Amino acid sequence: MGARRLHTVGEVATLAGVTVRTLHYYDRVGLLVPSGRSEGGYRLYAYGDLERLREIRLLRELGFSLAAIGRLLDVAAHDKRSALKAQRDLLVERLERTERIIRGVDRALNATEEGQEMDETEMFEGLEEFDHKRYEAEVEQRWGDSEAYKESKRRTSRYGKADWARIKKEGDAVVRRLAELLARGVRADDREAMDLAEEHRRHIDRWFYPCSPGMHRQVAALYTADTRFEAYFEKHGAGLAGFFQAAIRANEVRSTG
Amino acid sequence: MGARRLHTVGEVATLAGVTVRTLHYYDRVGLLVPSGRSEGGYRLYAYGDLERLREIRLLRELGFSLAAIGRLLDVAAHDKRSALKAQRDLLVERLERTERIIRGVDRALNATEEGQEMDETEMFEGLEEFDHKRYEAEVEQRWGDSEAYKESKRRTSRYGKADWARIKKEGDAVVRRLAELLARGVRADDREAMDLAEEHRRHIDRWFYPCSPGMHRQVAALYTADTRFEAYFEKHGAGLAGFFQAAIRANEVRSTG
DNA sequence: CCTTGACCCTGACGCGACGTTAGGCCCTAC
DNA sequence: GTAGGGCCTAACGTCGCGTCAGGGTCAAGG
Repeated sequence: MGARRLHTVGEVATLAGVTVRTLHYYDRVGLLVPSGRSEGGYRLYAYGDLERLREIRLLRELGFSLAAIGRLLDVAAHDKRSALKAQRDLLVERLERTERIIRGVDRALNATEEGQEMDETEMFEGLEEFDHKRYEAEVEQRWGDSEAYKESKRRTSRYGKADWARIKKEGDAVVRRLAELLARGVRADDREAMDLAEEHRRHIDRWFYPCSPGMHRQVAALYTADTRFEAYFEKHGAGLAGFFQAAIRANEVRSTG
Repeated sequence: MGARRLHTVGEVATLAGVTVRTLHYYDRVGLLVPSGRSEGGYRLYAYGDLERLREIRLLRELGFSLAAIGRLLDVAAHDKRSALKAQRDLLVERLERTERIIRGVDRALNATEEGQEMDETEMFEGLEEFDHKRYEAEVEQRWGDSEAYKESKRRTSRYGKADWARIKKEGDAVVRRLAELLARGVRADDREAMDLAEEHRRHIDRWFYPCSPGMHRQVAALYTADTRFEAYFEKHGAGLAGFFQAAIRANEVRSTG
């Protein structure tokens, strides 16, 4: 595979319908780094790079930020097929969304026809409830592991307010104790740190979805790549996000041998 | 109409699903100026403002720039119904576009299923050919006067390369002579300037679509509001765009009495 | 072998459409 | 009358590029 010709930026740009500058930018931010360089420093794109670019453009068209796209493609890197399927699902969602908006416009047309005014709350239907941040987060979860996502939904839907408070307290406690370890200079592959990682894994496993040590690592990768989560961790101590991830990895090695 | 309650920014924001900051911004750039202010300086939005906001959000969702939206809504201000219809058309176009992309993803899925690689040129189908600038311009024309647009399409489709060269030369000559007038300090309502404007109008009328002096003014307004056209004019002389517009207006007054 | 012209490189600044403080006024409710 | 929630303007930050500026690369032709 990939035995085809390599392409220069300009060629890729015209192929994909983007500008050269865009490809430069994707390179700089690490979203699409060409798999080779010529002797003179020219970027050289292989077939796989083109595939990745197509997915990037598709997700951009759907409104995702470049950061989100990077995370999505990383998580789904091992399985092209399910990535494509997920993209298909998103496109179908957009199809339905567009249809809803059209129906809204039709209602508006009817209203003006009859000389009436539309209800103000009804006016923005279809347009209104699109919280992009929430949507990105949800998609990332689903993308990461759709089974885990569904299971999580099933369980959490049954929790009450008191449950949530308890769960949150439990989770926060782990983070706090982890911060203490970091402050004391304990290493991430120390038993204390690994124990805490294990405790966190069980926390997820118990309250949200079945979570093996391997799955735990994947989830952690997703979290620490997310700036929102990173901010949360960093507030409890500088470098805590990375420390946490390392502890989880060490715990995985320990438990799987 | 509009006898309902007036709304503050926050209310409008939650109704429409945008942030307060967005409304502030739309106000500052003149895209959506609330129709009233309270004694204390609070923005107050009436029902008509909400309608306009809905159209803005819809066109934004379709990818138009705020500048383009402003022009579109101004041009279509007199006729709500045809504006809504045009929006509907755009939404249907997007529906079709999304369907095309889905078919592309399906082809990619088939290819991976059979372990084949897709053709590189085929890979970006549906995604590729979306020149946003061209699209905006075209939509603006269509929006401004769909009859003129269709007529223009009909005629220009029959022109050959030689025709185009001649037409362009003719158009450029007018601009050049106009620049000379401006350099000589001639006023825009001077006969020389008005004659040139009239010549330009006939140029359009002959080669593109029937163009009355009133239509000519509208078109000129559209052009000079467009930064690309403005850049073109300014290259031939500072202030030429405005001078041109003024000359056209003067010519209209002269010919309609 | 040298030149020419198309293409590529790395900065660096600019811009549209907001997000995000910062500091202060308004206004309703208790 | 004061507390707190909402509003104001001003100003800087961010993302995803567009657009030069200054200079190296590369294939073709003389």
